[in-house]
Amino acid sequence: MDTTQRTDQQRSADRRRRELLEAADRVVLRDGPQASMNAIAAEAGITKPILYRHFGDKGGLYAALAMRHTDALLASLRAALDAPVDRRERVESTLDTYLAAIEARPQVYRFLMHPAEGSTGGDQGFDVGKHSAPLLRRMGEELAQVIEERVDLGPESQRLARVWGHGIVGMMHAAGDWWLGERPCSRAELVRSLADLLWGRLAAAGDRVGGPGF
Amino acid sequence: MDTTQRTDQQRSADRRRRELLEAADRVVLRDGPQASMNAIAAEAGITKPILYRHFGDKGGLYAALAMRHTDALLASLRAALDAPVDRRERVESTLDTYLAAIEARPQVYRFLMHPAEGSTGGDQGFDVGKHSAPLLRRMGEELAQVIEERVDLGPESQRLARVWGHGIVGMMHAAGDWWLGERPCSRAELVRSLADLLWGRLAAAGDRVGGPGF
DNA sequence: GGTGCGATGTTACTTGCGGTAACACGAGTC
DNA sequence: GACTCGTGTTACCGCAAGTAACATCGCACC
Repeated sequence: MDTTQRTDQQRSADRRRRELLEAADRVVLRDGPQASMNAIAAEAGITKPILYRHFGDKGGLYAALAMRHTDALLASLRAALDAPVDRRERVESTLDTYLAAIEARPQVYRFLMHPAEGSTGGDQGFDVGKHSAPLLRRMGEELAQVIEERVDLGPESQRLARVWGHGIVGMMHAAGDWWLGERPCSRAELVRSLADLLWGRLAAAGDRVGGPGF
Repeated sequence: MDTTQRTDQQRSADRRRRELLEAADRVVLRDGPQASMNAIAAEAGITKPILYRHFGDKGGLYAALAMRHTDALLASLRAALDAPVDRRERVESTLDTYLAAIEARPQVYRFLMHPAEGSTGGDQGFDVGKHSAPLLRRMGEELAQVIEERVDLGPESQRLARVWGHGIVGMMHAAGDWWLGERPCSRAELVRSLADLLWGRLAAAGDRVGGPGF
């Protein structure tokens, strides 16, 4: 029948696509975000045009690849955010989940943060703003939603939740990136310090004696 | 004399370098971070090899370019951080300074955040971690220093200050990036919301009634 | 005053990557 | 057996980074 044919084909195409993505994954894991299409094709045992038929262009492949990892990471984060414990503990466990992930697979992490920068032509549209990685945006939105659902923030609740969602994600990201590069302390210490920051310890701390001006 | 000769030459070279950087600046402002070396050379009225003699490679040029803007922005931020007002106001004014800067020159901002990603060969060292823009790192360190100087954080003061420096900068950056893309509210509202977050309002807020689980 | 020399500039090239056109083959269909 | 469609290939284009080799001007030095 026509329908069964088509489903068979689709299934086959999907399987192929998954295989290609896994090959691409291996290459990106090895070569970093600058893995070339040639290298990926070679790893998959085929040649470039097939990749282009499946994913359109490099951006498409990278987007598909990023989606997989982003989904996986977001699922872990959602689990941490849904744990039935108090807020502080939930925040700490979410931070820790994220940091553990980037610690375990730094190459993947780097790829997710700098997806498709280089290459020729392409985005002459110059999308100012929203230049940051899709992962950050998605995490920000996700967190915003959780905050808005769970925390009572009064009339401006929606705006506050979104600002905070993106802000907290950015804090986590930047601190994590810095920490991954310098390793100045243990993961647990980092988590506690960030949670302390979110818990207002900056506002609560006193001025240093002999500080300039006040 | 030998010395005066050399200084003359150096001066001339420095002037030339500055001219080249200004040309590069114009092109980057027009074409975004993907400005080609050819385009920059053309804008400066010369040809590629001269650029390479002055800056080594594309990364060198971009680094020099980024340094100028980074220095300028950091100077503004330092001024805001040094204002003789109370802490909350200082935090808000620093946030506002940063956001005003990225709002005024989004292309420059984008360039600073995504400096030299693409291109061929190069960093096979795969510097995991420290992949983020130098601007973010410098701002983080700067803020860390200010915090450590001014705020009394007890025994772990140094570590806390650095974590917070990078974390706050990341929060500012991510929120700013998102805000620049979506413009969901005024700058002043964003500033207030972020300051509220830093002032512990997340910890202080109550649970939403009927929330899932608790 | 010719002469070497270093800075400044050019043209023309190589290499490597993203992306595509054109061709080749194998399996099902009428 | 011809047709077509999915899958694959080779060979190419365009373009950008980076470089080699050559041209020119100013200028100290003998």
